Amino acid sequence: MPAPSTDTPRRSRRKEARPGELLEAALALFLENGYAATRVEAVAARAGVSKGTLFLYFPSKQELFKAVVRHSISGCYADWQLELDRYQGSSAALLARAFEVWWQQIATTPAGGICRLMWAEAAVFPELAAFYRHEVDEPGHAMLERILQRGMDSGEFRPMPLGEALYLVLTPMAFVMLWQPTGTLCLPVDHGLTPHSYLLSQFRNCLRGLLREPVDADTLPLPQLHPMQPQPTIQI
Amino acid sequence: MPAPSTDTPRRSRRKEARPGELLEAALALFLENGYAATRVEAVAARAGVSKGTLFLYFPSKQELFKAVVRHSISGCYADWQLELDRYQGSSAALLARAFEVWWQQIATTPAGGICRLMWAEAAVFPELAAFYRHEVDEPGHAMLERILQRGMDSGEFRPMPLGEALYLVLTPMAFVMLWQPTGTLCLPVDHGLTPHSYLLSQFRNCLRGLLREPVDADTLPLPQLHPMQPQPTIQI
DNA sequence: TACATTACTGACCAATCAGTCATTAACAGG
DNA sequence: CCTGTTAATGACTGATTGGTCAGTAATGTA
Repeated sequence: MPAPSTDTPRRSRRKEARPGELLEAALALFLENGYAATRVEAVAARAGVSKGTLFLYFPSKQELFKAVVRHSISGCYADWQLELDRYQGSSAALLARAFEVWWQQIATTPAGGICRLMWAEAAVFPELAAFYRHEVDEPGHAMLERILQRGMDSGEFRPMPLGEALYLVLTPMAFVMLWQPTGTLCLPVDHGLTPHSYLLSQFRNCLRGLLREPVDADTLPLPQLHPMQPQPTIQI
Repeated sequence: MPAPSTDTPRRSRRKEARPGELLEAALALFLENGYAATRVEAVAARAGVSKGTLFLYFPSKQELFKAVVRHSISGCYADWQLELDRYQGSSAALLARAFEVWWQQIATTPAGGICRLMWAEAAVFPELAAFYRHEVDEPGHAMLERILQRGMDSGEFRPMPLGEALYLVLTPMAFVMLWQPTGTLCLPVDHGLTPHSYLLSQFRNCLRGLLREPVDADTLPLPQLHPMQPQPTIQI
């Protein structure tokens, strides 16, 4: 008894669409399960193709992972840089704006998940870690340093080593991104802290360290952190 | 041709010594390679026994891992708590002392490595992550909170939500411990920062956020961070 | 409709590795 | 020296999974 042939064909040829669909599926599964625990067959299944097809488009699981990283971070920085260059307000407000953009573009999107993933897998893929550092970390750091330098040049920020200032603002960012995944490992909920309240408190304290003149709390510029979109949580 | 029998016997029976030796070997290999990449056979070999012997003492690889975590963190907190209770100086100085002890007892020892490992593997072992949180994080946080409460009660620190203050000091600690493993992922050397200079700068900024009265930089108490002992680095 | 092209499939292969167990030998007690 | 107990061994198993490839069917062209 042959299957009805008037149905949708069980096999379709869509060469152009496959890579994107595979990348999307891989991103979702890597974020859910981590790299090692994600089976290429599951990625293929989620993209609606067979395992063989996946290896038609990506030569290995590692290359698939690298492609996912490239795909999900490309073109994040261009607009940001533009906005930074033409900003007119104070450096403190600009820094607040940087937090906002980072929050919206990175921390609450799959890009943030990639960040976490990289951290966990960096030990196993030193080559990929180097790629990531070059492609993501370095441009990001450079952008923050320009903001900090701008503030020091104008006298709004106190003079201090640039690296020191950079890590003053970088530390809470990294902490939040690393915290989100495991949910409860390092920032237990019972302290009443949320990513929002945590970040705002840390940002206030950053500014206290950066500003030359002490300012009372009410007049500090604070980033507007929109509520996060629901993120896939890790479930094994 | 039988082997010379007057040599050291190729097999020895040392029931008492085995578990400790296996745990030590496992700790070293887990820190070097991570959990997934460490083969139980390698652990056994490093401890000088066969794989079968390992499973004689630990029922599974997971249980071995859990035993390693238990083994390397037990009894770290007792002395610390005692010293905290009888401390006479200012709360700022006590906090500096806490940083010192943490640096010496955790950050620069295998216990710090366990911390990193937990972070990376937490997603894969939610049950173990909960155990770790209960056994390590919670007592540690409680201790820091007592210091912070002491400072607020005496009026030395400004009043603020305890959780907020806690994470002010916790954030750089977590950052440093997570940074050490991969070496270059998140704190590139070319900024001229070392774990020392980073921690000192962060600690200064913490105090700026905590202290009620502004103090000039020279009179701030700072932790004495002894140079790290060389640590096994991750090499895959 | 016949044929050529090629995207796609899934059974198969080979390597890895946690965990087992029948066998071996170290040691103690008589 | 003999013998029973049991710590220790390592060859073996079974399950998993990244990667392959000979074959299949969808599509375009004449």
